[in-house]
Amino acid sequence: MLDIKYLRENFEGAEKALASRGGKVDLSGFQTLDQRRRELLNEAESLKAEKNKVSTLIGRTKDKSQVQDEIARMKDVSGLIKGLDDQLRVVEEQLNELLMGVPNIPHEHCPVGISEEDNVEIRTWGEKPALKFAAKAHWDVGEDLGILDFERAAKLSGARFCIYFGAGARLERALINFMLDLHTDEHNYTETLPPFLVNRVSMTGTGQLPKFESDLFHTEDVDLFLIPTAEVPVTNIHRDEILAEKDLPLCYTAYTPCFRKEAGSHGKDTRGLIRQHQFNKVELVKFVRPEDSDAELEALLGNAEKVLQLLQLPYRVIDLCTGDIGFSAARTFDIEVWLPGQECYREISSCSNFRDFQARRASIRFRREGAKKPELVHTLNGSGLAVGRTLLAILENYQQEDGSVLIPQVLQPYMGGLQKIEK
RNA sequence: GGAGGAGUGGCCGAGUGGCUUAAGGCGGCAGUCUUGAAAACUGUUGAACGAGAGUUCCGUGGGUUCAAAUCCUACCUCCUCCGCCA
Repeated sequence: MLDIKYLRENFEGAEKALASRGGKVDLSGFQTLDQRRRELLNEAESLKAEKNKVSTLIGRTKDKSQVQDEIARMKDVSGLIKGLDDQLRVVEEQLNELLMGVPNIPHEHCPVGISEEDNVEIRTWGEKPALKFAAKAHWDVGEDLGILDFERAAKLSGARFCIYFGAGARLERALINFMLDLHTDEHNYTETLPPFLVNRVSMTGTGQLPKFESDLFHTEDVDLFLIPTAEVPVTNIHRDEILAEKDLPLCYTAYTPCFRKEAGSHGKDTRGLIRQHQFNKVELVKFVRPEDSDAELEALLGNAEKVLQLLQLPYRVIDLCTGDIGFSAARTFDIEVWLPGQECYREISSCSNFRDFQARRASIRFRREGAKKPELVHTLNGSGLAVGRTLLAILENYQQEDGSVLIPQVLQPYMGGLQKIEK
């Protein structure tokens, strides 16, 4: 959510900045609603002040017959207050609805553009493997080895699911452990294991609701949602809290499965592990002081890149343009891994700075040393990494002509010493 | 699922309709005393909106009343016991 004071004072500037996202953001009505709200609030509050004053007087008067006129008058005043409060509630609801649907203002360094065509490649890392044979896509590699089974998964759950077998299942587990160990031991993140089902308030706090409900799986008899990313439960850990400055930055990592309906992506990435309704991810989440968030985003991005470097998987880093960043983000870097089977780069991590956008929705604040007033923190998160996509990148990059797949060296201890997956 | 009990400031806890502006304690902060510290004593110590006056917040939403932390009501959460269960 944007700062209502900022909107009030920089209305044109905000409109212009939001227009750089491309889509239409409708702010009309804000000024009228905001003005109306303040009028109603003023009127109601001065009546309440009078009511409190007179009521105290009535309370102090022993002989109530002396204050019958006041009691009668306060009855009317109470009625007026009730009417004003009702109107105020309606106006505030409309204003809130409007504000909850407005995306974040892009960071001033975010490249301006309207689509992914305008994203900026910042760097590439690693050598694309020089295969002396026609690279297979991971779904062929995996099915031929008997470690991935999409057909039977469809029998259980429909399209966009997968069953892992044997060394495939273990490789997924190895990757999760490897990533968690790296981020906790080397990068100083605290491991958390949060709930995979969360309530409506949590989903609203990070920005998935109210706008994107159709992307989420929802439970039928209680009002809970399956998390689409660990960002939601982990960021909400500190919802409605005031943190101490000395505790910042707070850095958490979490493994969770993620559940997405993928509505609107019919026909896209229908084969393989790229786009599943359920996938595993190790997430990185930070709560930081506002002045640190730019540097913390770079650091978080570096932590995610480290995973690919240790796995020796070639990748590039993309600076997303204003038209391509997500609803809640002010700045986003994507990491895209090279997939020889498909001869393209595919997103494997998305690292974002949300500034105070989520913190305001979720009321996550901190108090500076010696300061009286609390301030909003900045929140950041990024995948470190998407596990299924990492597994498929290994299958494609480490495939051999005979159909086997080598295990990256850093993963071998997690695979019981296994060096190669073969039939 | 059944039966009870409970939700008050950072924490504990008093408060059953009106000088409650939420007592008291703990913790935190500052000061006095001290070579320094501890102890003791004194003071101070929640959040939101508002330029300010002020208003709101005692789990949440409704309601009763001139007046609600206090009464009514629905819901949420936690605890205890029973049942079921990995």
